[in-house]
Amino acid sequence: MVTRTARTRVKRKPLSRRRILNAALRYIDEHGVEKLSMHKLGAALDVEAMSLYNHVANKSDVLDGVVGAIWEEIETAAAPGEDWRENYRDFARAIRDVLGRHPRAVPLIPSRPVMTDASLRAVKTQVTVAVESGVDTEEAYALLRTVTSYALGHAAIYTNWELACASCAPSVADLLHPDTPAELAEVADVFCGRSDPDAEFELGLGLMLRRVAPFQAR
Amino acid sequence: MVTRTARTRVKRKPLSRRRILNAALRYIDEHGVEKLSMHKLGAALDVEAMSLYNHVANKSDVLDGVVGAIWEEIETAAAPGEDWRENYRDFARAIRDVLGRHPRAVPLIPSRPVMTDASLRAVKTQVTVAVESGVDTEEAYALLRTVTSYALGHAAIYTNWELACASCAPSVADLLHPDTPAELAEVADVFCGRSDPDAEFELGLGLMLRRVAPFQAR
DNA sequence: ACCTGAACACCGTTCAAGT
DNA sequence: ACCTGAACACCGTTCAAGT
Repeated sequence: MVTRTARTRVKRKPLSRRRILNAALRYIDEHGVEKLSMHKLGAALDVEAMSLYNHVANKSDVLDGVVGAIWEEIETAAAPGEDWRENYRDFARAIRDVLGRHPRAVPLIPSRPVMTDASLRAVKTQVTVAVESGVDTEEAYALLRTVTSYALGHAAIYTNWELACASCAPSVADLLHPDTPAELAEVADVFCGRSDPDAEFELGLGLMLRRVAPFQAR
Repeated sequence: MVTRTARTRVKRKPLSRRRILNAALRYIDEHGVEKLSMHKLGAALDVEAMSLYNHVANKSDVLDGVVGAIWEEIETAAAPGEDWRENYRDFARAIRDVLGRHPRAVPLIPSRPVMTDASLRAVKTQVTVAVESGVDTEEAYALLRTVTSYALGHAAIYTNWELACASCAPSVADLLHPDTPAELAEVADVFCGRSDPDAEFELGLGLMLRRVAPFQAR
């Protein structure tokens, strides 16, 4: 046991909201949201649970902060260029990539309505370029919402499967209830077993962004 | 205080897995997933928490069961016809409608990989009709996954906003951090404030299902 | 100014005991 | 066969006390 007084300054960086949020995201990545507790988060930071309350309001605040951090990652991952359609595609890809890096944090997103500066900045950037390229403002927003929905939904479904497969299952069939009828087990196998997630994601994007002015298209 | 012995048989239906799951879904609809506890679920059924363990394995089992119940609702809401594209559309609409009826249960879906009989049957039904209409099997699956992703993502985003708006906010600005820059607050207002969710959902569907054979299309 | 011990009401879950 | 009391380890959160 090393006595702590001598090394106090070196041993432990002071707590901060940022550090807490980072630790929380890392903990969620490793163990899942449902396992996160203030006690364990404190332990991960080498601190008692109660100390956290000097830097965050409560657990809900921590969770909101984690979602905010994820949006910051998405914002930096999606650097916009000139072609607005390519931008929209990249934005969707950024969402998918970042959520793919934090699969266990995905369920957090539909559960807390956080609109942080980072997410709003990202939206603004995307829309601005589109509008400057001649797209109607309302359309630019509508299409961006549509693309975002798709990216989120895709990430939600696929990360989920991958998590499940990675964790326990040599084959998809093992994820089913044991008394699932054979012909339904087969459906499960095709539906979520063999598919190329990347190609399929691009399929949806291609379908959505094929035309410039979808509202007028028909 | 009515004495209970005399009425025991009438007063209380026996517990069952089904009854527990229904109560759980109702509780989640009213109070949100994070508020659900075995103790409170028991109380809602006029029973001690421990009694539940005679019918369900644990809390995780309850949550899985709730997701299963939601898929059953979706299955019955999506009755397929002859036109496979219209079917796909209706399937997406069914997902959106049912999730719209259970907004607080939405976060549950990306957090548990449940493939129940109901969800697999629904998939099978959809794909079968499409394949019979001449769509390639792989394409039928891929497109169904794409449409499902979109429907789920759309539901996740919009129900979330509506919940937030309904609960506290006369205007979108009240959902933001007080020190959000004005020009970002404006973005938030347009992005999630004024939009017609129904029309927009149909926009995405239209874009996705415009052609019969998207893989070959380009 | 920031961290902690003690404390509280509330969790999930088990098991032996009741009917 | 099904329900319950008592019990356990573990939650989130507060507050007064320490440095």
